[in-house]
Amino acid sequence: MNFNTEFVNKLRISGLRPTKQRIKICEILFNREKTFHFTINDLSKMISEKLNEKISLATIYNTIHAFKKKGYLKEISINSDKSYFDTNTSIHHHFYDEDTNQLIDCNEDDINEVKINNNLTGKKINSVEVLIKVASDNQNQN
Amino acid sequence: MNFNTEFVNKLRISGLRPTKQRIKICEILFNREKTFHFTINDLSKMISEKLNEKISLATIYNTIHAFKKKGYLKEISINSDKSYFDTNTSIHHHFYDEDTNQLIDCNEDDINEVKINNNLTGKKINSVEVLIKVASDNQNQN
DNA sequence: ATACTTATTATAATAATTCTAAACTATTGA
DNA sequence: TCAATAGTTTAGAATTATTATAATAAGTAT
Repeated sequence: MNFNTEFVNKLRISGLRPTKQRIKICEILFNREKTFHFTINDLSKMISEKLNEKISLATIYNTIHAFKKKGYLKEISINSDKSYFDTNTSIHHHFYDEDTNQLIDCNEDDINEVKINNNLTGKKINSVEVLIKVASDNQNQN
Repeated sequence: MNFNTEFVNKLRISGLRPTKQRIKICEILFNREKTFHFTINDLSKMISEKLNEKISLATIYNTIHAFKKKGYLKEISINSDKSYFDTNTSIHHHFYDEDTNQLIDCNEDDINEVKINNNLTGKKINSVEVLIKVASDNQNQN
């Protein structure tokens, strides 16, 4: 069986040409059970480890941004040194482990519903993100 | 009346030497009624506009980080291209206007209380931040 | 004042990201 | 099928935000 067909079709449907590079990146990102959180650097490393061919950094950036634009990825704002991306594009929130720099999905029962009263005239809400920063419970308070 | 005395004392109490540069930055940041949201670049521009003397970028970064460490500023995570700082260090949340790149404080009645059920063993919650991204209500969707 | 410690500065270094322009590849339609 | 075209990839340069360095300057305690 050929996994690629699925991604080829999805890419084509989205108006993105199914190139070798995009298909490879799809396989890495979307052939998995669980949500995947990654930085461009993470992804870049995985590509060079798992693939024989290389994909240039510029292409990785282009592809990730194209996927984000099409709604297949969400970008998560953490401390402003890096961008994190999330294959789970549904509305959900995150824990961020400051010790390990890892993002963890927040389940529905981890947080109550966040309701916003939008008073800003002429503005609509595009997203609501909750970020819960956690760290080890030891007393090493910096 | 000499505004400086106040900041000189506060700096000294915090274990920070009250230097000319730090006092100037205090005046810009804390001599105001309302919360102030800014980037390093914003602040840097304000300094060169309002002051005769210049303060080097490195000093601005050092000072802002020192103030943050002492709890006089909060850092806010937006899209990862820039760091935003906030003179309001209480627990509160933000609207971010994607048209103007401006942060707006969320009042208590704009949002319900966010309650977290922390299941992560050995981890304690350091912060909970809600960021509500808004944009103009026109149909210019990108 | 003197010695000591800490801060400031210009500059270089780093890191993430975007830009550029040439080479390449998928698609279209004759 | 094959050339024309439109979209992609690529290496490398450029940009931007931020941090590091190491010399100079300025507070502070004695």
